[in-house]
Amino acid sequence: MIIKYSPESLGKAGRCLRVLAHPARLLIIHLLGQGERSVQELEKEVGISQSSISQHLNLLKDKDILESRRAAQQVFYRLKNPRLLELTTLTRELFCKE
Amino acid sequence: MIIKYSPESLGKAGRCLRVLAHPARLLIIHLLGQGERSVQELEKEVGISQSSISQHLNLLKDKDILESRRAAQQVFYRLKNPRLLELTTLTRELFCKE
DNA sequence: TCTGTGTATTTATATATCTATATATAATGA
DNA sequence: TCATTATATATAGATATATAAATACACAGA
Repeated sequence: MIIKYSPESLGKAGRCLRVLAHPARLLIIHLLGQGERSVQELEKEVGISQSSISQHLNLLKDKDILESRRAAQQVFYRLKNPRLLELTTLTRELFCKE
Repeated sequence: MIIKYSPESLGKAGRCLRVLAHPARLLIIHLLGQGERSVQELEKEVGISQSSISQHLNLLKDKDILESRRAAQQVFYRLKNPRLLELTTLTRELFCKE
C-alpha cells in the first residue's frame, strides 16, 4: 500500500465518499453499472426531476466518477471506473445485511 | 447477491457511507484497524478535541461500525467488523491514486 | 430562423452537519 | 465525601448540502 493517510488523501477520500453517500446517487451508479444511460432514462428510473438528476450527475462527474458523451440532444453517462461497483457492492454487503 | 436496491437499503447504505465520509472518521477507522484505542489515544493521534472525538465515535457507534468496552475510567473502541477496512482501502485505491 | 426536445445552470429556501465551548456524567483514589 | 481523570452530552453559530422552480443553453428538424 503506497497510499498514505495524509491529511490530503483523507480529505479527498472523504469528499469522494460523501458524493457517493446519497440514495439517488447510489442508484445512479448501480444503474450505470449495467451500462450507459441518458439523462432522460435516469430521470425515469430514479424517479426524480430532470433538474435533480442533472445536479447529481454533475456532482459525480466533478469527482471523476462518471463521464459522458453527447449524441444529438441526448447526453449519455457511464461509470469512468467500473471498479466503483466493487465499492457499492461492498457497502451493501457491510451495511444492508438485513 | 441477495441484497436489492430497495429505497430502504439505498437509504441505509447512504447514511452509513455518509458517516464514513469524513477525514477524522476515516482516520479513526484506519487507526482502529491496527487495534483498539482509548478515547484519549485517539484524541492525541487524530489531533482534535476530546469532545469532537467523542462525537465522531458516537456517530460511528450509532451506525454499528464501532463497539466499545470500558476499563475503569477509560473507554476503548474497536471496529465491529474488520471488513470495514476493505472499504476504506478500496476507497483510497479508487480516489487517492495520485 | 423558429420551434420543440433534452440537458444544464441559477437561485432561493429548507435542512443537515461541523466545531467549539460549556457542562454533565462515570469511575477511581485519597 | 471530595477531588481528579476520562468520557459524554448539550447548545449555538457557522458552513455545507438538498431540493424545487425558474431560466438558460444545445441541438435537430421544419
